[in-house]
Amino acid sequence: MSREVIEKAYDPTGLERRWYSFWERENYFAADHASPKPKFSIVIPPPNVTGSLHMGHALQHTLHDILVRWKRMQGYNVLWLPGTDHASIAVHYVLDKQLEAEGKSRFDLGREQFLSLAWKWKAESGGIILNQMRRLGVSCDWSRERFTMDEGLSNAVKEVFVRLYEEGLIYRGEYIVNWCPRCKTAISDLEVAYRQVLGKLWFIRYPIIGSSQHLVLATTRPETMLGDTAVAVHPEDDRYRNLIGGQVQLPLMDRPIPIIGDSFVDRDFATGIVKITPAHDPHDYEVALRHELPRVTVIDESGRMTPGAGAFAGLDRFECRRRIVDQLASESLLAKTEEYLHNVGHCDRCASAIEPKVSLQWYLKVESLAKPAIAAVESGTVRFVPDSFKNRYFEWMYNIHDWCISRQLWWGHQIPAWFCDACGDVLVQRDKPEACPKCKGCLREETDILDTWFSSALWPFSTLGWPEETPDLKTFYPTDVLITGPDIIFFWVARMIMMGLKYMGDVPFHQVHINGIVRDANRQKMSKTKGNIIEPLQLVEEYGADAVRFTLSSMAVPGTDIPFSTDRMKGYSAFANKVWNAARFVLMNLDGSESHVSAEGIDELLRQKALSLPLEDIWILHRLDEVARGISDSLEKFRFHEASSLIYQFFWHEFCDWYIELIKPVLTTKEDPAGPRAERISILLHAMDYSLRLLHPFMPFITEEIWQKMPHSGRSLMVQEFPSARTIRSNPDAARAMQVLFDLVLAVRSARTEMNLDPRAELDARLTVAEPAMRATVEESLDRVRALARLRSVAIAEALPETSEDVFVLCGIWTQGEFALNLAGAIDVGAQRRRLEKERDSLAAEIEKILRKVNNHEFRSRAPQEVVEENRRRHAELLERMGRLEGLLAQFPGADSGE
RNA sequence: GGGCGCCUAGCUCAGCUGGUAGAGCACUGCGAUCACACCGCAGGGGUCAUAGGUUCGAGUCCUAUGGCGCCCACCA
Repeated sequence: MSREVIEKAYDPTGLERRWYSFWERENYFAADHASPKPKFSIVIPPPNVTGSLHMGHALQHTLHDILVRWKRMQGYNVLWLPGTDHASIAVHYVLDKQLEAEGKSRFDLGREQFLSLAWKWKAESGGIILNQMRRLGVSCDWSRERFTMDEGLSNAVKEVFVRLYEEGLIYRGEYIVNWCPRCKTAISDLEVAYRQVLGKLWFIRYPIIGSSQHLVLATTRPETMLGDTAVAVHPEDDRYRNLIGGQVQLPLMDRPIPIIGDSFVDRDFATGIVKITPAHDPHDYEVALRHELPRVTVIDESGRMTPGAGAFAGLDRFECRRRIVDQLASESLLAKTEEYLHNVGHCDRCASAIEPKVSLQWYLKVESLAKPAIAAVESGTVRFVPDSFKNRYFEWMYNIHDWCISRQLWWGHQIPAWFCDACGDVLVQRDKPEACPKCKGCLREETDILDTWFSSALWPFSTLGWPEETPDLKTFYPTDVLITGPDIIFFWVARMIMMGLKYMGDVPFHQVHINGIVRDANRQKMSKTKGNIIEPLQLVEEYGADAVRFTLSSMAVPGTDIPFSTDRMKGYSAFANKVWNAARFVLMNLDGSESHVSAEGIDELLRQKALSLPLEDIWILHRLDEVARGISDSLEKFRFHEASSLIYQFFWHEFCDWYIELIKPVLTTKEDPAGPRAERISILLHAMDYSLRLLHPFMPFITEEIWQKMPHSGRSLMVQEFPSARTIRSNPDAARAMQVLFDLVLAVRSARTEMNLDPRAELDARLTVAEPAMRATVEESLDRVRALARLRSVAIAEALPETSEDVFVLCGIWTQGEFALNLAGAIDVGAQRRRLEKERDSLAAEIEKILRKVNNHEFRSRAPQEVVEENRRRHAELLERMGRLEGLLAQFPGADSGE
C-alpha cells in the first residue's frame, strides 16, 4: 500500500473530536478494580456545577491528564475519577439572579419548588463544564462520574454527620456568626473576604449621666449604636478609670448604658473608648459574655433595621447609617468625622458586606480531627509540592476554630436532625423518626443544610462507595496525588486530610501538588470586571487543544503563577506544526513496504550490528533513552515545565535539526529496500514512534493522529508503553563523537556566514584532527559533515596548507583541530581577522578565569578531586584551542599581537 | 501586626541538591535548497535588585536594605 500524503500545515479541527470519541469508544479511560496491575488514582477537584471552564481549570486538568496518561502508558491501572460539586451558595446565586429578573425570590417559591427548579437547572446546565473538559482531551473514567448530591454521596454525608454527632464532635449553639444579608445564610470564616475600604470614623458624644460632660467615642458603624448596651474603657486608663461603674445616656435611643472596664480596649486608638454592641460585633459579643451584658438585635437577616432600632426600624442598614449621622450632627452629638481606611468583610460569593449576627448554628469541633492531620503532614505521609505550602497549612491548622457547618439555604445536604417542640429534644439520626421517642410529640425537621465543603471533605472516599466496602474503595484509596490551587488548601485539602484519617484511617492522598494561578500576560489576575479573561475553549478552537495544553504545561513551574502568553502559545502551536511536518516528510518518503519494528527488535539490531550501524542511529537511540528517563524523572517531581522543555528541545533541535537532516539522503533514496536502508528506516520509524509516545501525554491528539498514519502495531498510541530506560541503548561515546561532529559543522557554518560568503558558493574544506582516536570517526563521517555544512567536498589533511601558497584559506578552529576553505580569493581578510580576534578575546577571558581557579592552591586542596580534574582538563583544552587560534591569526597581516 | 514568595537578556520566564549563565518571543543579517517561512542558517544582547557575609568557589547558602506580590489576623 502506498502512504497517503498529508496536509502541509497541521490543522487540529475535527481530528481532536474524532480521536476523543475513539478513545472513549474503546474504553481506554476506564479503570479496573480487578486489574493485577499497580494502581494509580486521582480524584478530580470537582468543579462547581455552575462552573464554566476557565484557565485555572484548564491548567489543572491538563496537569492531571499529563500524569494520568503517562502513568497509564507506564502500565498502571489508572483511575481518574471525575465529577462535580453541587456548590450550594453558587447555585443559589445563579437561581436568585434568574428569579430576581422575574421579580421573585426563592421565598416566593418555597423550598420544594426551588429545589425542583435547581435540579432542573442542574440537569440542563450542570454538565457543561464536563463537556468542556472533554475538548481538552482529559482521560477521565466517565463511567465513574460522581456528583456530591448523588444518592451514594448523600448517604456518606449523612453517615458522617450522624457519627460525628454521636461522638459529640458536632454541636448546636447560639454564637455570633458571619451573616450574608443577601444570601441570607451564615457562612464560615473562610468564606469572608476582607477588602480595604475607605470609610469614615465618626466621633460621637455620649452624655455622661449625672454630669454635663460627654464621652467621645469613635465608630465606623454608627447604625449599630442603636444596639449598644455599654461603653468600654481600659481599666488602667487614667483618663477614664474613675468613670467605670457609671452610666452614659445612649443618644437617639435615650437608654442608659453602663461604662465598663475591659483590657481589650486599645488606649491609643482614637479616644480610647469603645461602644459595645454585643449582637453585631464579634469582639463586643465576647466582651458582653465577660460582663453579662444584654444583647439588643437591631439588624435583621436581610440587613434591615429591626423594631429594636426604634424610630429607625425598617430602614436598610446603610440608609440608617446616613440618617443617624445626620441626626447626630443636628443634635450636636457628632464631635468630628475622619476618613478612615479599614478592612471590611465581604461575602466571598456575592460581595455583600458581611453582617456579624447572633444565631443558632451547627458546629464541628475540629481540634481532635486536626491533630492527626497535622501529624500526617509533619511526618511526611502527606507531602506538599512545593514544600513551602505546608507552612500555610500548619499556620491554619494550629489556629483552627470550630467550623460552622450549617447554612440557611436549600440546595444541599439537609441536616438529619429533628426537633420536638413539645419537650425540646433534638434527634440526630439516619432515618426519619415517626414521633418524639420521649414525649411522642410532633417533630419538626431541621431545614438547614450543610456547608458545601462538608461533602467535599469526603470526596476521596465517598466517590469510591464509602461507607460500603466496595472493590473500588479497596483498590483506589488512598489516591496518589491531589493537584489543586493554593486558594483551597484550607477549604478543601485540610478537611479532606482530617476526614480521610478519621473515617478511612489513612490519608486521602500522599502528595499535594499546588499549582499557580493563571494570570494574564501582564501578571494581572483574570477577572470579569477587568475584562482580561482568556477563554480556554476559545484558544482550543483557535490553536487546538494540544497547543493550549503544551503551553500550560511548559509554564507550570510548581507553586508559581503563570502569566499566560498568547505569543508563547503561538510558539507551541508552531511546535505542533513542526511535529506534523517531520511526520509528513517521513511519510512522503515511505513506499508502503515498511513495517513497524518493536523496541525489542531495534535492541536486537543494536546488539547484532552495533559496530556497523551509523553513528547518528546509535546516537538517536541513546538520546531517546536519556530523554525518556528525563521526562519521567521530571514528571515524578511534578516538574511539568522541565518535562515539556525536554521533549520540545529534543524533538525540534535534535530529532529534526540533526537526525532528520542526517538521514535525509537515506530517506530520499528509494534503492535497496531490503538492505541497510530498510534497517535505517526501521530505526527512523522507531525513533518517530518513541518520540510520539514521549510527547503523547502533553499533546495527545496530534500524536495519535500521526501515530495512526505511521506503520504501527496496536490500536492506539494512548495505550502503548511509555518509553523507559533501555540500557543497551546507552552509548555516551557515540553521544560525544556526535557532539564533535556537530561542533565541526557549526564552526564551518559560522565561518561561512561571518565572512559574508555567498551561500551558494561551492566550497571545499580541509581539516585537521588532533586526537588520533577521533580521526576514524571523523573520517567515516565526512559525508555527513559535507551535507550538513553544505560543502562540495571535505577531506582530512595532516597539516593545513599555508594561506599564501594555496587557494585554501585557514578559516577557523573546532574542538579537534583547524579547518580551511577554498575561498579562491573571495575572502574578506579584514572580516576574517576580526572574527578570529573576537574569538581569541573571549577565549582569553575564559582561560584567565579558569587559570585563576586552577592556580589557586586552596581550590586544588579543597575542591572535590573530580572538579579539580575537570577544570584542569578544560584548561588544557582551552590552551590547545588558543594555540591553534593564534597560529591562524599569525598568518594575517595587520593582526594585533593580542597578548 | 505575623508569615511566605519573587526581583536573572528588550519582554515573559527556567536555572532542583553551590562548580563553564539558559529557553521562548522580540531584534539583526542571510536564505524561496524539493518536511515545515507556523521554516532554515548565523548573530547581537546579562556587573543574575543593592550592600555585606560564609566558602577554594555564590544566580544558587546566610544577614540587612529597597521594590513587587500573595496568605493569615482584622482595633472600634
